[in-house]
Amino acid sequence: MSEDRLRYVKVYNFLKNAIINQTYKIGDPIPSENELCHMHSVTRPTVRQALQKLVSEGYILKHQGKGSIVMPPKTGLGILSINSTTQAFNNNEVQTKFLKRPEVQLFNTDFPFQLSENEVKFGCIHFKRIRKLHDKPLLFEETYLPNIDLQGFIDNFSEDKSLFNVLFNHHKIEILGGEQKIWAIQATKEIAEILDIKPTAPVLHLKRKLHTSKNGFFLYSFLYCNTESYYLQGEF
Amino acid sequence: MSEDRLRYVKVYNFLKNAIINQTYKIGDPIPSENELCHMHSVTRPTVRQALQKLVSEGYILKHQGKGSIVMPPKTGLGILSINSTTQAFNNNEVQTKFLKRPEVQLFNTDFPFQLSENEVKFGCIHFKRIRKLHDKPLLFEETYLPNIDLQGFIDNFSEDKSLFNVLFNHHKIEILGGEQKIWAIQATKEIAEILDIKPTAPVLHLKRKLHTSKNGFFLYSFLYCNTESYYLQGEF
DNA sequence: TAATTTAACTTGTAATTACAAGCAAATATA
DNA sequence: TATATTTGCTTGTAATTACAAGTTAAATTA
Repeated sequence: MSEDRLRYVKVYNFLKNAIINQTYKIGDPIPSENELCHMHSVTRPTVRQALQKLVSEGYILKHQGKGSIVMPPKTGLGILSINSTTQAFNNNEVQTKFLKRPEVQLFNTDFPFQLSENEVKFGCIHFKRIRKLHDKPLLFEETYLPNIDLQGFIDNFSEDKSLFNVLFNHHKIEILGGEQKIWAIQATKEIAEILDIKPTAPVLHLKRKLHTSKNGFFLYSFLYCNTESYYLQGEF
Repeated sequence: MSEDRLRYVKVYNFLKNAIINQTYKIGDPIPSENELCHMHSVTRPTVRQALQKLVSEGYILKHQGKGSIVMPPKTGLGILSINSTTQAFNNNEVQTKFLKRPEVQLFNTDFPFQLSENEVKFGCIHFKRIRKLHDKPLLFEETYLPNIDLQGFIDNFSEDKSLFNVLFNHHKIEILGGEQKIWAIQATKEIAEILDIKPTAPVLHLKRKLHTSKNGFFLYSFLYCNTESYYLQGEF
């Protein structure tokens, strides 16, 4: 990434890492703008550009006359916002298993989202995963990735890895937003079996199309969630 | 508002109004940064500050080397709209009726969101609405507005008016975001009656806390939605 | 004519300077 | 002592200048 030599990115990365590593803890003040100028040998506009990025991403909060403090990470940003489902539950006790390992195939003709010519032509990488909390099935997710420039994805992606992280680290694809349709449905026999609930039990169903930083590249996922003991939470 | 004399706010307001009034239509380019400088007799950093605010609010999109274009308004930001599974329909056919007219009362002690001292002290304006499409109940919504500085709200708000518009036009309160919890539940007897569905039918249930431009002012709503023929849609 | 180069735009980054405004603690005053 | 005031910090706004980098279209060249 050529952005590495941009000065405001350097300051931004320094602060973001310090926050993530808890060098600056939640509620702590970060160095003042002038201190940061001296630390990195840049001027205030450059420091302010870095700080502004951190504000827009929710890492810090600024107060005129006082300074800037570290903000708690937005937890629970999940299913309904733009974070991976692994982060959504914010819980190490959630286990993810493949019900169907990633496999290249064509999109179904009755795919519920409008597909581009390229998406139809190249087909998709399709897989099914189930997420369990304390060995209890919680969420069943079916994912379709258009098979465009994803060399090595199937080898890089595994049960213990976050889909979003693999896409970002290996393919430089970042999730920016998306659209979703939401239903409450009765569990079909198949879904009931997978989620270990009674058939006809209410199930939360979402069809999602996620937009990415790669032009024309979208990501589709269909979710079925047992909300008897848990609920989905999202911030927006 | 003392911000009126800030130069970047002037440029920002000029552009925002021009976009809302469709002087600059969706997809249109707005004047270049240098043109805006001359138009308002300010320098580029000032113009860029205004543009950046518009970008962060989703009004425009910038492209290095090309310029900035007007973006379609984000209907969602997580605020969900109702769509038909089978056909697209125009919102004109959706009718809203009060099941309980707005009334000042205290918050329940078991209110599912954490309330501030002021919210508990001043109580809330509470009302229940139902939305019907072709006389078929679709959505039941219970709303709680903290009764703080809302003089005249009950008189201004009626069935044919948008809650968000009344809050914005009469009280200068803008919805900025929020958080929501989502369940698929079985309809209770009461909900089934209201939505005219079988008891035990699956119902989409949301509890939402909306954040506003007014410091410390939140808006709470509980939704029950029949998703047999329709679904909720949202962008994020 | 077709491909290439150049020129003229656009936004992006960055240093410099200056003053305004919010905040808190030390200081001066009653 | 209790109340104002000052001082010195913080971030906010804004002009100025300079060059980098992406995009497009006109001009040049083969």
